[in-house]
Amino acid sequence: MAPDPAVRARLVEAAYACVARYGMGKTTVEDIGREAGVSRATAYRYFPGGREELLDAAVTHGVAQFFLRLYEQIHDAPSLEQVMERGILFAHRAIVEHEVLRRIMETDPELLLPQLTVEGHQVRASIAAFLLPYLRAHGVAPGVDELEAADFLARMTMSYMTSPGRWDLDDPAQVSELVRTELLAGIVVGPEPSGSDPARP
Amino acid sequence: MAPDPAVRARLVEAAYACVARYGMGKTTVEDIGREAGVSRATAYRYFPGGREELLDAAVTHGVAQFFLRLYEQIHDAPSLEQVMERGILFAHRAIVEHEVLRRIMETDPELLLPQLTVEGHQVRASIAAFLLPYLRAHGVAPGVDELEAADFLARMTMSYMTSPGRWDLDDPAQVSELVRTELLAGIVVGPEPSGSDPARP
Amino acid sequence: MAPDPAVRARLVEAAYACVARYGMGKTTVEDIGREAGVSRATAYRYFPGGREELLDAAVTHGVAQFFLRLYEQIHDAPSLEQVMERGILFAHRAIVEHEVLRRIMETDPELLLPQLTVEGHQVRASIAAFLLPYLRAHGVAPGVDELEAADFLARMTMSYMTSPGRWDLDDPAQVSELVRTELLAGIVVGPEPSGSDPARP
Amino acid sequence: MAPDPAVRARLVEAAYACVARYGMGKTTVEDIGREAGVSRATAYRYFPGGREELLDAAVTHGVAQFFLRLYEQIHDAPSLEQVMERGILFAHRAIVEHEVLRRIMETDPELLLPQLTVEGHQVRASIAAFLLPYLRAHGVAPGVDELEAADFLARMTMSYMTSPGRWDLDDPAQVSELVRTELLAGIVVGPEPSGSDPARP
DNA sequence: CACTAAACGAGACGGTACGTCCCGTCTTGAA
DNA sequence: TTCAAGACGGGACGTACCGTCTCGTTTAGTG
Repeated sequence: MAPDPAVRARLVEAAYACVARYGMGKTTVEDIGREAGVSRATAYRYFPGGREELLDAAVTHGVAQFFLRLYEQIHDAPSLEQVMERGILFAHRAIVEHEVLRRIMETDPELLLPQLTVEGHQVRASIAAFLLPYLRAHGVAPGVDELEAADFLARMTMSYMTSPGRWDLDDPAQVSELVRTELLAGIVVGPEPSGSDPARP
Repeated sequence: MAPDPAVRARLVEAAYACVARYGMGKTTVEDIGREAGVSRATAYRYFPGGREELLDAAVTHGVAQFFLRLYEQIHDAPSLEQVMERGILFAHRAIVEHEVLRRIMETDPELLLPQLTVEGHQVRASIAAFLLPYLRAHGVAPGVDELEAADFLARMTMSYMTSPGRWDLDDPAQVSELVRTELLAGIVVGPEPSGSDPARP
Repeated sequence: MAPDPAVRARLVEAAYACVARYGMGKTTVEDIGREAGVSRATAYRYFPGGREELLDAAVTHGVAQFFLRLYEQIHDAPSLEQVMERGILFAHRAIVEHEVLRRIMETDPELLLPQLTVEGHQVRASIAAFLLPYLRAHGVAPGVDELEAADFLARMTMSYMTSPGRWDLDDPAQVSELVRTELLAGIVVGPEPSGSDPARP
Repeated sequence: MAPDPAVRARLVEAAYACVARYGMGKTTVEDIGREAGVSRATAYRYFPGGREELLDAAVTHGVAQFFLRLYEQIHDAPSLEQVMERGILFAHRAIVEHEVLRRIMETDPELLLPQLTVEGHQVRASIAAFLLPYLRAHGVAPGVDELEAADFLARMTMSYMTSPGRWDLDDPAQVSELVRTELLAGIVVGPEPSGSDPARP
């Protein structure tokens, strides 16, 4: 009868679900317990930090899920452009569709954003690190530092993800143009190196 | 005898101060009332929405103050570079120094960031609009759209404000270099004054 | 503008009306003021003792009214029996009908009764004093002290007024019998002296 | 873990004590909780009706206590006279001495009296029922109905208890005389004293 | 296969903040 | 001036959660 990891997971997901329904500020430890099919006492046994720890875990879980699925979308992309296009498309779609993120955005963006800004350093660094190999494979314009370029791309991607400006990020054609004309222009060697990757939208 | 606007202001500032001291989640309506030299009942009279309305007002007030002071710093800058340098220097200094913003950043970034991200559209638009005349006066590189350039500068500025990366934003020299090499490069006609720097992506 | 006695009266009657509507515990000084067409401040000017004084005055007023009307009913009764019959009939009817008394009885008998018990001494004494001349005119049985007899009648009348026991006090015939068989029996000389009643105060 | 009856009892007694000290209107749920060594929240858990239910319970408790002790005083009295004398003596002493009743009488007789008047029907009936066997054993005067006589005695007893008139109810001799000359006279067969009284319950 | 030790549910409890309501005082503007 | 209008401090109300705690009751693993 050791503490059951499955219970912990159920609690985190329950917290996540409750936040989706009621919003952060109105979610009760009782609610979460009920949702997880577990008594309030047990919730405190698994999360001694109480409500706060529970909610933090829920948000972290949500963000992790998001990046996991993002990774699935882009990990096998054949080119830098593909990586960025797919990534932006997915991220935008996810934010727009995913009820939970929407709910958090509406009721208390407070809790979601920090994950993307305060801890944004790490996120940005990760994105940059992920892009770097693609950037190298693609080749950068002369006089452009690869590390700086990766950092730049990460910054711009994150910026457009949360505020698209005049672009319609639901339209793959527009995303493609955004990537080529605003993000990669001036960074990579040409509109396309030449070789490889013959077919692209 | 009519509801006194000064009392309302005192309450907002008191809320602001309490958030600075105790953090958002631990600030009580009682605390705020005491700080404002006003009874709890009166706090509810001025803010029927209660705690929530009070804290919202406090954060909004704080952000407004921030932008007001930012404006004072840069409104008389003679050049685009100056505008951006002063702006970044001030913003970074403000975030680092200003106890309130720090406290909010630490305890619940949740409430501050939305103002900069969710409502970031407006903020970014404002920054871009503010920069536009300077950009026009300065002259953009051939083939560069002024509006897009302004938007780009706004995005990058906001990005560096919250995560400086490898730059030390306390050092005016580094900020100056950041502005010239990473933000304005490729946007404006010259490195500034003199000619030079004819070709850049 | 001297304090207007009419305003005081309006306030008392308003308080009385409010108690009738809302019950003692739920009547607000605001309610009373509104009912009297007077501001709450004015209510405090006329009744410095505030709510409590106001409510006391209302109850006292109500009780006074009751006795006034009771007096009207019986002051010209030709005989002792008539006095008691009319009195009991009226009192019972008043208690049953009068919405105010009912309301007080239901919601907080608390405030009405003291007037009849704690201050019951005076009330009882008054009733006894009122009955005495009739008793004398009628003539008491030998060995019966007139004062004691009046006191006894007062006690019994008050007792039956609040709890009729097996008698139906709506029925004049039953009241008449009650008076003769239970109250006057053993006190007065005969079932009725015979002669009339030439002069009585 | 189940709601503890002892806690409920403590709360009732605490309420009783507070009413004794502060008076009905000034007794706070907080006061009662403190007195009972229990939090305000728990007071509401045991008395969902809140303050009102709590105070009602206190008064009822007080009245019940009173009648319990009264019963102890008279249950083994050997004769009707004894029953009435002891009862009146005790009741009068209790009202005069017992701080709680006094306090209630002074500050808000409102709450005590109803128990004796509005619910006075039951009380009177109980007293009458209690007296009946004694009356039968003693024997009533010819032409006197036992039930009516018991009712009469109950009424008069209650009347004298709250307003003694010219009698000093602290003096056993006077009480004895009151009982014999005013209450029992005309009801029972003999003045009592001499022999007789062969069978008594 | 029973026994024991844990994890669990149920929920009582103290505490704290909430938002509401009303009291009694005081100030102010208009008749 | 005298009043209405109403802001204000104060304080109690009843409600809702929180985090802690004790209870039985399962439910496993182990001797």
